[in-house]
Amino acid sequence: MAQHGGADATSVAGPAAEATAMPAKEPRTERGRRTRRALLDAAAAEFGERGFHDASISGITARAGVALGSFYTWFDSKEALFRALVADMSEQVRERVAPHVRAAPDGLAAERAGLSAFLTFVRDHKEIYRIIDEAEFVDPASFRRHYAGTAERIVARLTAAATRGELRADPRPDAVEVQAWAIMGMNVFLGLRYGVWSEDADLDGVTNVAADLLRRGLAGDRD
Amino acid sequence: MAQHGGADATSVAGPAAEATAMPAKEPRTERGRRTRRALLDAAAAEFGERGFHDASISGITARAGVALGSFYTWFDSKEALFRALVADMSEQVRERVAPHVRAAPDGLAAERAGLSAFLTFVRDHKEIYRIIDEAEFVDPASFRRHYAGTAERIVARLTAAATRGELRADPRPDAVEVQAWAIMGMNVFLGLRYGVWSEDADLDGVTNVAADLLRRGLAGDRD
Amino acid sequence: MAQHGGADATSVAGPAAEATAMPAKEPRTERGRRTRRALLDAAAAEFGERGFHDASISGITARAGVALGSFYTWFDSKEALFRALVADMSEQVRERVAPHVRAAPDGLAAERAGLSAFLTFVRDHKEIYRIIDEAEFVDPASFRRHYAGTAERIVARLTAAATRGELRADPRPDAVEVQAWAIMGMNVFLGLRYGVWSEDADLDGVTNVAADLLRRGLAGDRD
Amino acid sequence: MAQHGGADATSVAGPAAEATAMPAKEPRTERGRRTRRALLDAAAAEFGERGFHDASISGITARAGVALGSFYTWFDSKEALFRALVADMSEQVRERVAPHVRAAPDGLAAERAGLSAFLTFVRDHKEIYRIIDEAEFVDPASFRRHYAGTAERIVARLTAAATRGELRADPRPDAVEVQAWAIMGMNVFLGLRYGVWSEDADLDGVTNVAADLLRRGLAGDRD
DNA sequence: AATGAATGAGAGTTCATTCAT
DNA sequence: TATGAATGAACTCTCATTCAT
Repeated sequence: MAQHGGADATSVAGPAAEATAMPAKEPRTERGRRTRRALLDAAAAEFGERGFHDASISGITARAGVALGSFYTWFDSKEALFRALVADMSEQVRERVAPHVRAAPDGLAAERAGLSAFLTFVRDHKEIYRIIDEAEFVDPASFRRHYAGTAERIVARLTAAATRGELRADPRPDAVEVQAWAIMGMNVFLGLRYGVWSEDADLDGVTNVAADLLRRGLAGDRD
Repeated sequence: MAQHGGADATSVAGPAAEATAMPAKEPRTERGRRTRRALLDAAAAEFGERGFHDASISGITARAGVALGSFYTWFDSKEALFRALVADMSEQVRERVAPHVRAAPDGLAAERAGLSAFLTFVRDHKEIYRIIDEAEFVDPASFRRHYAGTAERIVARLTAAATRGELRADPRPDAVEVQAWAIMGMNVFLGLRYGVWSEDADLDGVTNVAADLLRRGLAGDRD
Repeated sequence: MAQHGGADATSVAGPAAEATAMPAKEPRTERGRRTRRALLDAAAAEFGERGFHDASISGITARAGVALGSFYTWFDSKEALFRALVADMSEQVRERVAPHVRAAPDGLAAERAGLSAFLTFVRDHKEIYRIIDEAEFVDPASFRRHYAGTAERIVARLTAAATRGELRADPRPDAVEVQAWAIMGMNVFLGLRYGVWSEDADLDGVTNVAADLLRRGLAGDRD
Repeated sequence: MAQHGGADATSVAGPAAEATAMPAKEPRTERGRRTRRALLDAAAAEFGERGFHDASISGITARAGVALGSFYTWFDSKEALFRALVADMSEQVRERVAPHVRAAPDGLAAERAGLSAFLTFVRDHKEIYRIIDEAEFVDPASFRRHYAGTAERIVARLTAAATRGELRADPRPDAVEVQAWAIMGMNVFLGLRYGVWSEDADLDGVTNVAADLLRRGLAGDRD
């Protein structure tokens, strides 16, 4: 059953986190809402294609079809926009991956499903990968928020699965957190290599090999 | 025994790759050699502290104790310097990790030793981690060169270990490459989390948990 | 009568040529139009006094009374401004000379009037002479455009005058073009010597001697 | 007979003029002489191809095959080199043209021969044209020296020819000087148009048309 | 005489942000 | 709210010239 997906409950606050970083500038009219959204979408394209530093506000407003000055009606600065965007994309990844994880029959299957969904998502949205990862150098807090949050969810899943007896329980302190970061790193790098770099990798094959690695390691059960 | 360290033979071309990117500007006198080295060291500090875009040429020359114009005696541009630096650091990481890997008694121990050496190195040289990773956004070719090269070496090690019967041989195409990228991602993220982010993590503990994960997976041998 | 002034009809495309070189940056407000014009005028003074290379953007914006950055709101580069300026001045010369030429009773009188108007104009606007001629080294295409256009107009005049029987028709191919370039060179050098170099030359006397040369050559009709 | 070529005697002082501008730095060894000559030749090529401002000392020394620092052993500055070069080329033009002028049977033939020789020379040495003309903007004194000197020689020729009764004598003051500048301008522009711009113009045809213009004007003797 | 490194003033250009309409 | 012009600090890069060897 899928009740262990409840782990995601620990990382709610999508809008809350955003609120922390972005005090006001909430659209009050429909027109405003449209302009703000257009800027966000244009920024995703511009940042994805050119990176944060080579992207320019004027490039973003041009893509969005609004005047340069209008940008500051909706965002305080280039950094603030970036921050909002990372929160937005972080949320998107989570939303796409969560249902597959939740639907998995057990702990191992959940990690497998998570990787699979992630690889597919990355391939379809390469710019998201780029933006979130560039946050490490542009706005470390955003970067940290995203990966710490993701790790937390994995920790919750592993803990629950161990409780259910599906995984061996490693008694060492922080063992589960280490495992979570290992899994996350594995996922991210496989996403980079097979989702972003190559256009036509066999994502199922990749998922199978990785899931096998997680299940029994490199040595185990040589059958 | 440690003869499987020969795997490192797959990563030749260090200087060749550098030659491709930097055609000339070789120092012809001892004084020139010193100046060039001073700039490289100053750049490592400046890029490490401030990141590529916030770093400035004048900051680098000031640290190096040379005039602004002297920079261009040795490097064609800020990007060219960055490229040279990444090659330099990539080489440094490899050189620090390789001996530990080579000295390991078997395949699993080699990966364990690799992670351990990497974590220690990252903690002592946080700026190197930062520089190599920022290359993804500043000079993707350098970034790729570094990680593709590293993955190749892991592939060679795993293949050799499987041949020696120390690891199960996964017959699926590209299975070893997928495993290599998984291991590399795991290492990098653990380096970020426990080497860069926290000042006082128990690196041995981290290494043990990760090595265990590699050996028998999350489920295996629940004893 | 003056109907042969229609020759000037051959030199349309003034704005067209400008459009080719300057795609956008058209002012959309009155304020913009004023700023752009101020920059053009300041540039004429600065380039005229110091020459293209010794002139500086900051010198130009200072003269124009606008901020340095505003320059780039209206021009893409120093070269682009120069190009626009040459087109502007080329047009000015043409506009000052054309009416006199048009008003002349016959072909020879037209060339005489052209030279006379040109000499006067050059004396009053030495900087224009300087700017157009420096184009040979700064933006050869502009230089060519100006002199090729001027030559074309002279060709048209000579051809029309010959048709009217006022001048002998030289049957050799390209004869009229050669004559046009000869006349133009004569005019330009007399402009340099007596319009730019000396402050108080007798321009009418110069015109008379030159007109005489054109009418009957160095030898002809020794009366 | 050709005795009127003696006019050139008025403008000797080739080395004298050079001496005025360039105080010392005379080579005292054979090696020095070779180096200085190599720099002068390299400069002709570099200035001719790129123009004064885009040319660089390092480009010149590279072409000459000497070290950057050696430049200042032989020339005080970039301007000083340019000055020396213009004097050099001015002299070369004169030397190539003079014999043809001297050999001409009469005054009109002399001007014809002068133009003819000039056109041929310009076609073969486009860079010389460029360098001398750029002097107007780089070192006006050199430019003036060259053209004033050339005009003086033409004046002398015309005066002598008039004295011999080959040309009509224009009694107006400065008439001969005006004619000389007109002829010079004509020559220079025909050189630009047919010697520099077009690769394959019929130089003899051009010379014929121009000579005819000088002999009888645009109107004269319509037979 | 020659070499190659060092110097630093100075230039053009970019662009996030502000402002008047 | 939206617009487009204005601002100016900051930056990278060039290159004539000087200097130590």
